Formats: sequence, structure tokens, C-alpha cells
Amino acid sequence: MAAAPRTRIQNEKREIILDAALDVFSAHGFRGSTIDQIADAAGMSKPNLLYYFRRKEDIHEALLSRLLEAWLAPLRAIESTGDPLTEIRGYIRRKLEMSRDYPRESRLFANEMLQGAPRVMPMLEGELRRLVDEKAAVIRSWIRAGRIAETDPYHLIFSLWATTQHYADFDVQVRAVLGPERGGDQRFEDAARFLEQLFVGALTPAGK
Amino acid sequence: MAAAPRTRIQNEKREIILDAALDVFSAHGFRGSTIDQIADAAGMSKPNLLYYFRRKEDIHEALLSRLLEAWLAPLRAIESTGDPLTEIRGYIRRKLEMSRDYPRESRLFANEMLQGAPRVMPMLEGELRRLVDEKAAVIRSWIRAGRIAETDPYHLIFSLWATTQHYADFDVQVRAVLGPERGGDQRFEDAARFLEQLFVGALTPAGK
DNA sequence: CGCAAATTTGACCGGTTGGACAAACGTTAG
DNA sequence: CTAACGTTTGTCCAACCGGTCAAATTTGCG
Repeated sequence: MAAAPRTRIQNEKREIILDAALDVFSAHGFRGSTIDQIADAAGMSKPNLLYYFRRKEDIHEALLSRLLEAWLAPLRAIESTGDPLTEIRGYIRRKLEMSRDYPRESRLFANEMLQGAPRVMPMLEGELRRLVDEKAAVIRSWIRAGRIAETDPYHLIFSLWATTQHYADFDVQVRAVLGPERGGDQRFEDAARFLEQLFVGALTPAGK
Repeated sequence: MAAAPRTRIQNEKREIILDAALDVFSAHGFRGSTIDQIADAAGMSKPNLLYYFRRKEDIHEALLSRLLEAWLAPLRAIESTGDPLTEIRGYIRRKLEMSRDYPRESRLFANEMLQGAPRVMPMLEGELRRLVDEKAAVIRSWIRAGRIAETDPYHLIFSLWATTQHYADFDVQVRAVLGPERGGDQRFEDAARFLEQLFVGALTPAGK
């Protein structure tokens, strides 16, 4: 495996291309995007772009593999040794920050899911599944210890994903419904407050 | 407005085309789908398909307008006169049934959102926004009457949408994580149980 | 049946798309 | 300075795409 040596310009231009491609792919999906669109957005000619990435799919692949790393990080950060409700609140906050700061990445992932995950299926069935199994076991141990209410750990995780990613993937809808006055930047703070209340409220054990 | 008279064959074939197009559009989005793909899936030649729908966009438009009606119905069905927690449980059940029985429609809508809602923006800012405002007022009246806990009605609605639609839009991921044994049909029953617990648990007023 | 209207098909068209290629242009290290 | 290497561009191509059209076929009705 000889590592391809990269020049300074190569590193810069590849970064510009990936950023432009993220715009395009996250909005139109792989098939719905064209190399010309990406080249335009990157401010270069199509042949020039193809000098840095030989095929359209190479760009998409680079984006996805980079995304998947960042995708699992917040879940991995949940510690079995911490206070359960604090850990979950922290997870909500991290995922919500990702929706606010990296909405295009979230939409790229959503696009991949809608298409049936043709390119990331092995990762879903492998790495992701193992990680979720592991964290589900942690949640179950919290339940057994009476530190959170009895609940289905898998569907709890799905709900955390769904509610937080919603603010990136369905951003247009959220903003349209809230209107200009309530749809400003503070919608993420409102969401954080609401979601912490929702999950903490439902997970606080009956005793307390 | 002269209603275009339709023959029996026209009604049947248009239905077949719309069904095939729903398959294709919901997986690849508008730009990522081709007339040939749809014609193939519908079992007819491209010119034949274009005899029933003159333009690709006409098919997409027909699907969307049909979808939007069904989309608002469950929310509309929430009655201010009913028992709050029963109404919300019913809403969860109806939305979850839609995710189970009409996942392609959900994905078509999700695709439209990811693309920035170019074709349904007026509906989001008009009809949808008005309806959500109306139901948010209902929820607020429940809160004022002390029948459910204090909460943000808009983000509550977003969470209900997100959690229920997740089982259609991210179906691949849900099935991959649950695996073959737990990812069978009963995942919707498990989800219903979990979500009712989640929202009822968080919304039950402090007194009770 | 027999005929008009509805349906289906194959051939075709102009524009777009992903990608190849060689020539021109820049950069940089000796 | 200059040769070698890295970068950029214009041109080109075959496949694909949305859509047209006229001819052929089928259907429904008196």
C-alpha cells in the first residue's frame, strides 16, 4: 500500500472540491448530481476537477468515508461509568451541535439511507451494529441498576438519532413552520431544552 | 375547468405508472430518476409512458399533490376536545402506521425536504404552518389546563414527526442495527410501545 | 363485422453527462 | 536558466436523457 504523495496544491484543491461536492451531493443525491455542478461550485473546469478525482464516485466515496468517522464519534463518547441522565443529555447536545454545524453531512447520510444504503450497508451491519449493541448493553445495565426507567434501548437510540438529525435533514420544514421570527438561531437552543426535558422526563426512574 | 375524460385503460395505466414512479422517485429523488427507469418498473416503453404523462415533472407533481393530502390528515385528526394523552398516543399510532404501510411516500417527502422543498415550499409556509399553529394552540390550552406538563408545542410536534417517520426514512439502518431476528414486523409494535412510553412519560403532569 | 378512437411501438433528435486526451501553461529544484 | 514535473484548459466522444412523431396495432362501439 504505497501512500500517494500529495503536493500542497493537491491538498488544497481536493479540499475545495470536497466542500463543493458536499453542497451538491447533500442536496441532490449521487445520481442527481453532476460533475459540472460540482466543478462550477468549486470554481474550476470539469477536466481540472477530474485531475484531482478520477471519477465522480471517488468524490462521493471520499465524502462518505470521512463522514462515517464523525458519525459514530458522539455515540462512542457515551461512557458506562458516567451518570446516565448526564450522558444522555450530553449525547443530545453533541448530536444537536452536529445538526447545527454540519447539516450537509447529515443530509448526505440521509440521502444514502433513502437510497437504501447501497454504499454503506457493510458499515451499518458491521461497525454500527456492534457499537449500538454495546451501548444498548450499557443502557440495559443502567436500567438493571434502577438508575433510569425501564425502556427499549434500541428504540431509545433511534429516537435520539431521529429527533436530533431532524433539525438538519428537515431544516426547511422546521424553519417554514416556525416562521422568520421563531426560526432564527435560537431554535437549536429551544430544541435542546425540549429534547432534554423529553428524554429526561421519560427516563427518570419512578422512585425519584 | 373542463375535466379531462379518462378511459378505463387510462385510469389503470396511470395508476401503474404512479406506483412505479413512487418506487423510483422515493429512492433517487427527482433529478436522480429517469423516465426509462420508471417505464421499466411500470412494464412499458418510454413513449408509451409519455402518452399518459406528457412530462416527467407531471408524474412527480401528481405524486406530491396526492401525498400532501394524506400527509396532513393525521395531524388534523387531533381533537382539542379529547383526552390529551389519548390524542397524542393516537397520533403516534397513526403516523407509525403510515411509516409501516406507506414508507415510499414518506421517503418521497423526505427527499423533497433534503432538496430544500423546491416544489412544496408554498404549502409548508401556508397550509402546514397554519395547521401546526392551530394544533400548537390546542397543546398550549392543554398545558394551561394542567392536563399535560409544560412543554414547547412546536418542538413536541417536530419530535413526533421525527421519531415516527424515522422508521420509514431510515428503515435500512433500523433493520441493519436490529438484525434479522429483531428487525421483523414486530419492530413497529416495539416502536409504538417505546414512543408511547417516551411521550406519555414526559408529558404526564407532575401531579399525577 | 367494420370503423373511429385509443393505445403502443420504433426510430429519431437535440442537449446533457461522465470521462479521455493531448496540448498548453506554471512551478520549482538543481 | 532550464528541464522535469505538476496543473489547467479546449476539444472530443460515446452513452444517456427527456421528449417528439408518424406509423402500426388494439380496443370499444354501433
